[in-house]
Amino acid sequence: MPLYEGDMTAKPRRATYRHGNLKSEALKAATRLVAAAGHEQLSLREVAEAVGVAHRSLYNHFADREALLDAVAAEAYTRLAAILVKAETPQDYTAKYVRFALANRALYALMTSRPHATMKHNPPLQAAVHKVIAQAMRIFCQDIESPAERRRAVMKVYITLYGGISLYTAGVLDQPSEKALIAELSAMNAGM
Amino acid sequence: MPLYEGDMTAKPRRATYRHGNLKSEALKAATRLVAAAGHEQLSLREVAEAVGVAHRSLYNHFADREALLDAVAAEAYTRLAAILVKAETPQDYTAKYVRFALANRALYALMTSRPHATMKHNPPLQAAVHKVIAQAMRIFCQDIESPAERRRAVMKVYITLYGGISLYTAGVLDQPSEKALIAELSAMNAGM
DNA sequence: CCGTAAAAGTATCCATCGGATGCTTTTGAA
DNA sequence: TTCAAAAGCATCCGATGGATACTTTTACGG
Repeated sequence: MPLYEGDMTAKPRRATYRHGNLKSEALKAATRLVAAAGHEQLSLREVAEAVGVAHRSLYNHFADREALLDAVAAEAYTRLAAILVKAETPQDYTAKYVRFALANRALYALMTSRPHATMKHNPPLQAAVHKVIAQAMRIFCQDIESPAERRRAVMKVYITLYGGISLYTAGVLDQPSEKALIAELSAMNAGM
Repeated sequence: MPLYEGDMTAKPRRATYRHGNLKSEALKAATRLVAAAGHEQLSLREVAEAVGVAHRSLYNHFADREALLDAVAAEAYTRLAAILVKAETPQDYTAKYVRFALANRALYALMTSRPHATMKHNPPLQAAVHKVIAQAMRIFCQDIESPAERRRAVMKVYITLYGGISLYTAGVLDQPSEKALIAELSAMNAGM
């Protein structure tokens, strides 16, 4: 009672007691650290230190390191989906998708690194991914009826998007501009 | 002199004394372990144990863990190139490339995970990669003169190959057969 | 020949990591 | 008001990559 009385009303409702909101703050810190150094390098201990907590405390909110990374990825997918909702044309979708991936390379690498098998057991992550796919369906498959055919078309889009972004960020492509990459991938996706 | 006199003639020339050929045997063991559990899981200690040596001895032949993985990747690229030399048509190249990648998924993941920046400082690896690219040039760019245009065409091929294989092995594609994947990627590469 | 420097291998130590156990403190609700 | 569960903490563990310092073996130039 004596603690945390000050401006509690500022936040809708504090979910935790001592730290304020360890879960969401740890997520923010993890996202920042992943963006800075890549998800392979992320350690639970540096996340804990960043939010001023014992490293073992994170296990109260995340089952293990993978679960934390899954949560970071899910949040990122949700943000990407929010961007793609505003896309109008295939070119627009491609541009927004590529720009997000290149502006958040380490995060995009994390997102695409989540094993597909784990998604089936992680509803929040699966839902976030689905939101992104749904937007691709809306944009690229307007005149396709067969669900199987729609899915096939979307997958062809992702093959070029993922392949192109991967080769670009790997430095394999001879340094075209971001704009040139978008144009190239748009053209490849225009055929189908 | 008293040691290793038996059938030394069997091998061209023994490079090392005590273990026989630690470097090449460590490479073989590492390749096997990567294929079994993925390169992220590989530890120097299990490689050392597999060849019956102190883990620190590996540092006499490889600068660090990354150097060992680079060597494994280089050897795999060389094997892939040897297969691709026999390809005759774009469809044939695509089929051979995809079959190798799917038959050696963990190894292929390792090969494509080597940072492009490190290749510039690793001549053997770079040379092995170049052999693979050279075969793609031969097959896909027969009637293209401009070097820049040739490279661009090859990169478009790799965008679909890498993207398609990645999504396939990730389980994102709805379980098409290997044959169906080859057909799909061949069709996507046929346009250009 | 031979003796010495370098190559190859070993033992041991270290910091860091993910994770497990067990404990204390705070909370919220019966 | 009590009490069980949630949240946090201190501590321990095994495994890992890597560093230092040592011994053994080889090969080569006098």
